[in-house]
Amino acid sequence: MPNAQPESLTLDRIPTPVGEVLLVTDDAGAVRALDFADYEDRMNRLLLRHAPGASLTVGRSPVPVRTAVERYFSGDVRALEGLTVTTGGTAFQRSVWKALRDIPAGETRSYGQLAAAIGAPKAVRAAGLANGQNPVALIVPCHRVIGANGALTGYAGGLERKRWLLRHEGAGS
Amino acid sequence: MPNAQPESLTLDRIPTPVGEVLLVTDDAGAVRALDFADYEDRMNRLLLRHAPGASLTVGRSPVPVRTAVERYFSGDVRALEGLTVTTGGTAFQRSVWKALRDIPAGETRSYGQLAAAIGAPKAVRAAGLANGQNPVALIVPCHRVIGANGALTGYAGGLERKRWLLRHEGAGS
DNA sequence: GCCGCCATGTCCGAAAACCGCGAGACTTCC
DNA sequence: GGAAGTCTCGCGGTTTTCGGACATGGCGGC
Repeated sequence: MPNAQPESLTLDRIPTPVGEVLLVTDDAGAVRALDFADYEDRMNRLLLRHAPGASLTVGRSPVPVRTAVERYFSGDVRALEGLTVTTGGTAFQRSVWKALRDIPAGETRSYGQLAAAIGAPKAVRAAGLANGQNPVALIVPCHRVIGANGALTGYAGGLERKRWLLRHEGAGS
Repeated sequence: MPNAQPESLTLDRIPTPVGEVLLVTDDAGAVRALDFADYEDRMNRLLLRHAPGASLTVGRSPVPVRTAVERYFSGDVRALEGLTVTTGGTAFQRSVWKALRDIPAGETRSYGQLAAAIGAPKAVRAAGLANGQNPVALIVPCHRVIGANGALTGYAGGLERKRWLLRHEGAGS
């Protein structure tokens, strides 16, 4: 795999009310990954899959990105909407993640609605799976998807955090 | 697979007595692939595997490389020895390809001897397979490997060419 | 001599398992 | 009756696993 330029990514850490957050950005200023510190292994695995051969170096994320995250936790729950994210993944996964960004803060969708939104109303379960493999938590708001009956059903960062985030955004849980 | 820098390769074509030859080089002047024009599909597949995301642009190979190939076909059968090649592949494959370059023009080895040369005397068949997956024909002289009983047994460019090349190099068939 | 068997690394296709679901049938318990 | 819980099954993309095929050659048996 002699890929000449290994592509260097920057890893930053940001304290939040729900624990430390890991933030990975590339040279173009796009977010490549975001996860909670206690799931660092998982994040590294996803990164390895989507950006093979990339090198992580600890450093400071671009200011606009950092402050957006901080503002989100300070109460400006729409602060993340303008950020650009770059992901790998299959066409299906990307369409799911794209659809996620259309869910406004404070609202939720069921997995079925999510599947319908991408034009595959029957791929409910697959949508759930893709949802769980989202490498960029928070910014791609996978936490806004819940069961058809209102149950939270699952979250890569732990259900506690999912509950906290939804409440923080003012979702009528 | 958002690998920022796609890495651009150059594809050239050179006429030879055994048909047109495709020659792929990188910006560093190293040979990345060499194959016969009628097996272009195969070459592209190998390239895709070993250099994912690389972009091929038609152009002129560096002069030293081009002339080396031309001189080889003009009779200077050792003209290719000095060229540098860059390949992907597994450790095993690379060790096989490296060993191939130690076989002088005009000589041949059996698959068993090849396997022994890389320290895996029992991996005879595996060595044969690796041999067949060599992305850089001619320069990495996979055509100099024949059956223990002298049979040519196989060549990615067709047995006819293998026979021609060995005779051209003066191997005592 | 001919036949069959085995070792060895890698790729490829097929098949199966896995799930952050959801609808519908059934049961339970007021 | 009916609300709420439980069970079963089908859905569809992705990942993992598995089994073959191969540019061979040495050995044992007949």
